[in-house]
Amino acid sequence: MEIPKTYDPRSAEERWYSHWMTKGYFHSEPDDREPFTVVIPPPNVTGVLHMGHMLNNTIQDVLVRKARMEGKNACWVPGTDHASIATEAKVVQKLRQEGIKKSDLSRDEFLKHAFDWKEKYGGVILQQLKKLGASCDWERTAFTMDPDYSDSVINVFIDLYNKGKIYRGVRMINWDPEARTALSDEEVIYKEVNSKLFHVRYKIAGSDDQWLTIATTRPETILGDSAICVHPDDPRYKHLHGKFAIVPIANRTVPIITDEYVEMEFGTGCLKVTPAHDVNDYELGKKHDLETIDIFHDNGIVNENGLHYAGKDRFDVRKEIAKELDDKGYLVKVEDHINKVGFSERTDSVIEPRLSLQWFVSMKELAAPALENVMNGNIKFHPDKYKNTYRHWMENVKDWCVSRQLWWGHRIPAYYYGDGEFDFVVAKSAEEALIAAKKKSGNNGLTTADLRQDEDVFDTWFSAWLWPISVFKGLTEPGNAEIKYYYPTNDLVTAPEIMFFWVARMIIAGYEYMGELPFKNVYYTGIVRDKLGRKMSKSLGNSPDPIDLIEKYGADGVRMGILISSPAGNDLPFDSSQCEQGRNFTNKVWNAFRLVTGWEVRPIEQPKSSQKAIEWFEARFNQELANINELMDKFKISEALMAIYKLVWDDFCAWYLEMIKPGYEQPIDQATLDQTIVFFEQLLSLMQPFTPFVAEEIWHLLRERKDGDDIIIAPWPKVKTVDQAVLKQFTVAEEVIINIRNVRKKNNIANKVRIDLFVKKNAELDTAFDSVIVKMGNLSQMEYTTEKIGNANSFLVNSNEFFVPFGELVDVEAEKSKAEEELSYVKGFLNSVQKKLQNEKFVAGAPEQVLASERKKEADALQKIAVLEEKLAGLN
RNA sequence: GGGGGAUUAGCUCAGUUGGUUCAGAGCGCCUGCCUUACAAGCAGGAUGUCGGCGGUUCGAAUCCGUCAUUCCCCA
Repeated sequence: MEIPKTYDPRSAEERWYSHWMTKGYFHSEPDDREPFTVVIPPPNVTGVLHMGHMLNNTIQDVLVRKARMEGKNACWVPGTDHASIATEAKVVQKLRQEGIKKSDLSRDEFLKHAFDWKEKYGGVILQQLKKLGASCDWERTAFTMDPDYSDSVINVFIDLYNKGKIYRGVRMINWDPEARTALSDEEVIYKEVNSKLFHVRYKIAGSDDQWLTIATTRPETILGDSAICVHPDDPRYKHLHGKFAIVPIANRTVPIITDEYVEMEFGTGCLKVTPAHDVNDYELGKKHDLETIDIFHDNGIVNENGLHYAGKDRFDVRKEIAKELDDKGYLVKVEDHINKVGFSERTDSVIEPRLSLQWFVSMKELAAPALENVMNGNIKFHPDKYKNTYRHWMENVKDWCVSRQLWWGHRIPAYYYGDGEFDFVVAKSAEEALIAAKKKSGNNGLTTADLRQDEDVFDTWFSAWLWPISVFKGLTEPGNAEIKYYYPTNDLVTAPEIMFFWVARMIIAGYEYMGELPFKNVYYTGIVRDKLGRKMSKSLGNSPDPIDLIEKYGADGVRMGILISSPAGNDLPFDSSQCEQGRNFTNKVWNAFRLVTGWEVRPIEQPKSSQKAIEWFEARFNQELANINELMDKFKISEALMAIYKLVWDDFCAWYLEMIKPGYEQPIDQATLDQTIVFFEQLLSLMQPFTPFVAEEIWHLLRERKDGDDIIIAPWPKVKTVDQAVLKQFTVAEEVIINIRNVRKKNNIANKVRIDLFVKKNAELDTAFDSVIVKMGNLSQMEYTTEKIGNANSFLVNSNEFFVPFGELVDVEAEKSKAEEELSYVKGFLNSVQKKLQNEKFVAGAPEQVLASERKKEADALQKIAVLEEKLAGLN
């Protein structure tokens, strides 16, 4: 049977994924094994796979697959998030294309469209994850709007309300005038934009011609001014303290107040205060008890407070009012100015700070255990530098505005029965609400028809924060077998961008509702960037389609490509050449398999060199295995992968297989082949979490397997004692072999030409690997001598001289300069060592161990110098 | 404006508690090879003021200060 020269991932990937599914390897049920639980960061239900998901989910899959091999009961729960704003925006857009306006639909009609959309496009992303090889327990696929999940969300809100953690309040919020919804701070993107700074003068009340000049980027908000503020220490304005100014156009008289908040250097040092339309002004307004004048409707159109501008758009008004100010002599000057403006993450329209009645969760107390348990290490962050960022945020945590003016999501279970500020109740259903409302109002005549449920839904994160609990029904069926078994989960893999949106809040919910941490480790991935360092995004169009990449390089290749250079928390500058490297690796392994499987076994004696090779690889494998385990424990996943890559490619393929490889058309002995296959299997085991498909494929081709003998559930190798002596011996042999290759190269001696090697032993030299040297160097003989060999290329390993005689072709000058170069290096080295040893302070201060090592270095160097000098003398 | 990182080879990154001439890996690059597993390969090779300056120390990529550059978060 002819085995193809290159590995073809396609058929193997489909075949093995469906095999794993059929066997139920991904499915988990509680049993007596140790659980290993990971919950997926649920992607948006209508999303498609992008490179960020690839990175994130590959890492999770590696962790889960390794845990499975370690004999743990691995459970990776997949699912999707309803993503209220993003999904609603998509549905609105789609309806608009069909000529349907959201405002023409009832809530129920709109939700029907939304669910249709979800049915059609929802879960595409989960199908794509299967192509990547994600070993999720698909039977557990969850959705944040599943009936049971929704119950948890509503229950939690009611519970928090009953605990007094929920309040309804007027707050300055980020208003998206296009989507007509409040946004959380995190949904606002600040961008630098070129704008104008308008200098406008206000007349001092009671004066004839006394003015003060303010600078503003938003002259239209003049109509909402309720004060002028200056710095109390600003000498320019001391005479105005306690006076009043007249707002241009509006002709209102407002106080001139002082506050240290004002930056004297900025603009004119005079600040107009518009509490209704600026966060900082709002704070000032509260502090100084100022009037709040709202001049906008919720869509950004000026309202009746805007006098003759009522009914006009905010940006038009800005231009028109600037003109009116100018015409009336109020506009002093206009400067170009760069300032930061908030934009809506979803609609990209300019955010309008706005006072609005919203629902809030009071966070301070809830956050306390979440802060403590990260800082004390109960929950570990990888890399742990994120603890600082986390602490800073949690110590200054702000109350959480959880209401959104949308329909797609969990509707807020608040019912109003009157027009008063507190004429509402919070309840699970209209029926329960009615009972509560009767009680609260004292009006027993109320009927359900008198109740109006709040129109708003919850912030998406108000459901996502329950994810690790609610996927196991921990809130609706408290104490059930699954939540007891799987919670707390083990590792969470996510992006640092959502540390506050999500991670922090899951931790809060964990302590509040389970009394325990939701996960033990948080691994923060970096941001996937393109070659130019730009974040990969759909809008930039710089993100490759992951599915195309998988088609091109194979899932294993892509998995490797994405992991090979992505240390935790560092950005991943992605380049498809990395996938090429991954694909090349799978092909390398494939060819190693081709080699091993092509040998014919005969009852021949095992060569000494093969014996030594096996001894060495055994030691080498275990040495690296210990290293890999350590790296994995520290979540240094890309380093672990690199170690495996080198172990397979360099140690196994380039060294081991070459050492045991029989000559052309020569047979191999049984013992060597058997051991080689065992080594191969162990390597495949290490590869399995990273490149599961090629590992499974070769696993089954290497030998006949019984049903169920699959590498996905094979045990992770155990570390055995490492024979350090063998490793040390091999290092010497390796150096000799590399030197021989150099001699061949310099003299153009073909590899197939056999050569002689003479060794003059000047120092300790282990001969254990001589048979390997003979084989790898393709030597006709290796002979020990006490004499120098003339007319030969020579090199030095640990002060021992090696000679490769080769006719008359030896370049004496080259040999000389090589020896001189080496001599001068060793002398320099000796010098530095002796300088240290002569330094009394060093001898007094350095620990004994360091001293001993310095003395040994000195002795070695002295011996080497003697050999080199003798050699040079011989050449002259 | 406030807070937190980062700066080591052309690129992406390692570098434990200061101690081998310690400056490393992968990729890329250069040279030579289609050597019967693999050219998606083999063999060999080069590359650095460890961002600058100052300090502590017998000794600093590592500790301290400062400046510069840069990224992130918050306002």
